[in-house]
Amino acid sequence: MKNRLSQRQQRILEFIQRFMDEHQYPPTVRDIQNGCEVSSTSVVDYNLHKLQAMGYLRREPEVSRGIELIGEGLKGSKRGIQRVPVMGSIAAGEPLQIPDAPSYASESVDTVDLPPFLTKDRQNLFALRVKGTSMIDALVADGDLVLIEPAKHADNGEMVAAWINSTEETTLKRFYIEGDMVRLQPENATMDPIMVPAKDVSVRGKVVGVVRTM
Amino acid sequence: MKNRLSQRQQRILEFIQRFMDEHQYPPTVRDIQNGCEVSSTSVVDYNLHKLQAMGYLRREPEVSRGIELIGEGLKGSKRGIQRVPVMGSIAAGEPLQIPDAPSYASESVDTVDLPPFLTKDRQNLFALRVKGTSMIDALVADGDLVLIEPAKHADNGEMVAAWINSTEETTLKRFYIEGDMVRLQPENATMDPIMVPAKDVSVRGKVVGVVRTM
DNA sequence: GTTGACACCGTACATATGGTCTGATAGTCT
DNA sequence: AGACTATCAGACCATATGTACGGTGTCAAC
Repeated sequence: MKNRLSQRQQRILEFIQRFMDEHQYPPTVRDIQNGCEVSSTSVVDYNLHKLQAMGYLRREPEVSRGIELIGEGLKGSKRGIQRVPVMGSIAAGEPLQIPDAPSYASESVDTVDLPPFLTKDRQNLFALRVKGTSMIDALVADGDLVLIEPAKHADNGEMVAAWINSTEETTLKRFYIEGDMVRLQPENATMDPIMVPAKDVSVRGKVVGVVRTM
Repeated sequence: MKNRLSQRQQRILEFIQRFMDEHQYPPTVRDIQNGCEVSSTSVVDYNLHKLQAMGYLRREPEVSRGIELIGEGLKGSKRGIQRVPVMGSIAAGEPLQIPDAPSYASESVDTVDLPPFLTKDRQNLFALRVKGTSMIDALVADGDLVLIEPAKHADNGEMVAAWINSTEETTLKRFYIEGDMVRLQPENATMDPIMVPAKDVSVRGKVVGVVRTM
């Protein structure tokens, strides 16, 4: 099988991508025919088969507009977006619920859509809005959105969202085990670390990304 | 007009969203009919008209699968993603090309997909990978991705990507006009500001977002 | 030259699919 | 009950759309 795209195939592929960005459904064979100045639907069909064989797209037979871009063909298209819930604010003293199932069909929760380069296949991610400046030296500002991967345990030095029993709050700190105590280290020169018994603190998740808008 | 969704309408809407996440094309009237256990296509059509009137979706008449989710109906679906090119690195001395038209159909350029809460309708955005620590005190770290909105001018204190003629490089700094000189202020205590004649510096764009992955 | 692969063209056809018409059902208000 | 409205059911039609089939021109191999 040839591996190179002919000029026409290239053009068809780009047209499909463009079309799907404009509308939100794929083009028909005839849409492609017009859009790419092809004289016949059969030519489109012919090339679509080629593209399918080369793994650029998938077609559902007998289904109108049954074109799905996959693999390379998906480059230039919008895919892999993951929706994560914004579970509230952190370091603001509010109790924090961790989602088990993605049950945010309930419209009550805010969500953000994140591209794959941020989520990297990680599952069950959630996000928190940072309140306060406790992590300012770790380059996390007030108002930033931190992306968190749920985790029960953390290694020393990792930035975690941790639940503290005694104060009943969740905070964003660096995590260090010291004997049977845990040191939660803010990254702010003006703040002191918090020392708590290991059994009174539970790690909720690790920070895997930061997003700031201005 | 009623504002509440009937149970059936709710179900249809959710079905469309689910369907579009699984495939990447919208369902037909008959798909919906089966998927929602409706006995007739006319009922689906009827409710789709309702949903359209209520602003949950848009339909292209006579077009198979011509359903586009909009507004509220788009909640729970994955839309509004904008693709921006990563134009290289900044503060690394490389010359930097600013894209005019979105001509990144050429596969050569890296791109990232960004959700609307980051792009906020701004057009022609591009992104740069930060090299170096010159903006560390502004909470921008080495390796961060900065989102930039093209601009010719900037106000004092804004964080900009600026082209400096004499050294032929683009850097990320805070921008201050001082007489007919421009001060490009790094946000790093160990670095000194750069003073350049106003005519030798041109603003390329303003920083509107920062993204970091770990 | 003949063959055959390849890309293309034009057309015809079956069916997938959106839209509409007529009537039925159930609830609501007077 | 009677009038009215919202919703649903089933049938039907027109067209939108995927796909098959026969044919053309080109180019390299034999």
